[in-house]
Amino acid sequence: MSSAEQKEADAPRRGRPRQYDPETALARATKSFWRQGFSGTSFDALAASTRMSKPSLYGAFGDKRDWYLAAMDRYAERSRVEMEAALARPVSLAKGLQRVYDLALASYFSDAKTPLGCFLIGTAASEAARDADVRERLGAGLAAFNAAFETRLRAARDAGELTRGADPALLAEMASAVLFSIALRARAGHARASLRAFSRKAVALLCAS
Amino acid sequence: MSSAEQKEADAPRRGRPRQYDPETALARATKSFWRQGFSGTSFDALAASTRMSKPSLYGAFGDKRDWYLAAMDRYAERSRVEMEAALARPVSLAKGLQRVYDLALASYFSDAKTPLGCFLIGTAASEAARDADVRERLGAGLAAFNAAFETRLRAARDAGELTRGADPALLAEMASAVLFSIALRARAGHARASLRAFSRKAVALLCAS
DNA sequence: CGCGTTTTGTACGATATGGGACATAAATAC
DNA sequence: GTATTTATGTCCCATATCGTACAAAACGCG
Repeated sequence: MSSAEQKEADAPRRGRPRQYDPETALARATKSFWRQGFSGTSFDALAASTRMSKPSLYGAFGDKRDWYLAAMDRYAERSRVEMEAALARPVSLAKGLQRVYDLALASYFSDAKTPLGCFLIGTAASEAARDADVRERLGAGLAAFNAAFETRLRAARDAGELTRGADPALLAEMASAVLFSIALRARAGHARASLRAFSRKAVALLCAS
Repeated sequence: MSSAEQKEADAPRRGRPRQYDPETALARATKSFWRQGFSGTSFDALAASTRMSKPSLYGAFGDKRDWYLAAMDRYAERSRVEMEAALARPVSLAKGLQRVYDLALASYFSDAKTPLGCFLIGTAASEAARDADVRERLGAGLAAFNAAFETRLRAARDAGELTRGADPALLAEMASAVLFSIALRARAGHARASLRAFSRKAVALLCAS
């Protein structure tokens, strides 16, 4: 590995050092987009939430759309990693699925004021129709969630956790559908307790195959 | 019924007659919102798509938000009616469910340019977080879809189309989840054929109980 | 036909928005 | 120290956006 590959180590760059941390700035921007959507979040609002000036915003990730795409990438990647960790064996299939749904619920209801649901589903869907890049990222994100389910379900079938005739691809799509439904209904104002109850019954149904 | 209750009959009102038809105007406005979302649709764009002047827009349904809420109501009501008709007996449960999903797919891919998915899921979700009226309407709309499924599933169990131990409430939530997943993934760019294939396998799974 | 009533078209105004120009500040390289 | 490089803060602009004021137009009524 060449010394140029050091990532986190602050290779002391020339010029005035930046006063913001890109990661926390992106996290704050994500929260703004999450609450108000892409079109509903002004560039000034972004500057306020990140506590950065507009020129700094441009220097960091680019214009408003660039920030949004970066927020999508960050959210999708973190969610995927979190999902795979929750599903990882030797935890049983049922327990793993329930952990995914519980983590999702914790995230969807993490805002004190209003349930926000899933960032991708709640905010990217409306932009997807007119922005091909958003559409691609949204499609890829949903597909990644599904792939995580399918990988685990395939392993479950091979390990005998499911019957030999179970269809991992179909079950994965059903598990994804349950996740998407919970994400959507959370943002639509449905009670957390009823969503949690649904997830429990759905897990039982999925694992009965 | 008093003579004041005549609805469609054009009781010749005083003053200059309006040049637009509220129903078609609302349909056109819905299409604009569907493509670009609420925040992404300007009031001028609404005037262009409806071919009405802004003062006429205000006179018809009110401001932009009022138009959007009216569009939501119209869409939810029409969808609910369409769903119930598709599920109505004596058509079998499996056939009824498949009809619902096929009608949904036809609607979601009705736009020539880009797949738009479900109007409620695709556009209302992003506004739901900051607008309580939108959130309530979205939640009620999703619940109405679920209720249509549940009513039919309950009848199916009582008629012996499902096993005696089947749980209509859970199956309805699963059927809803499948619908929502298709709506979302259509807008996310997933291929219509794969969504259709998913719906077929999901129907078989749901009816196997 | 005038009269009130309602709709329509044009034009306008206050504000918000996305984006950038510019000079200044803070670091490194020489 | 001086030059160079990079980030910051303030100010500004062109445009878009929402909403409205106003007068002209098109109808029923007496």
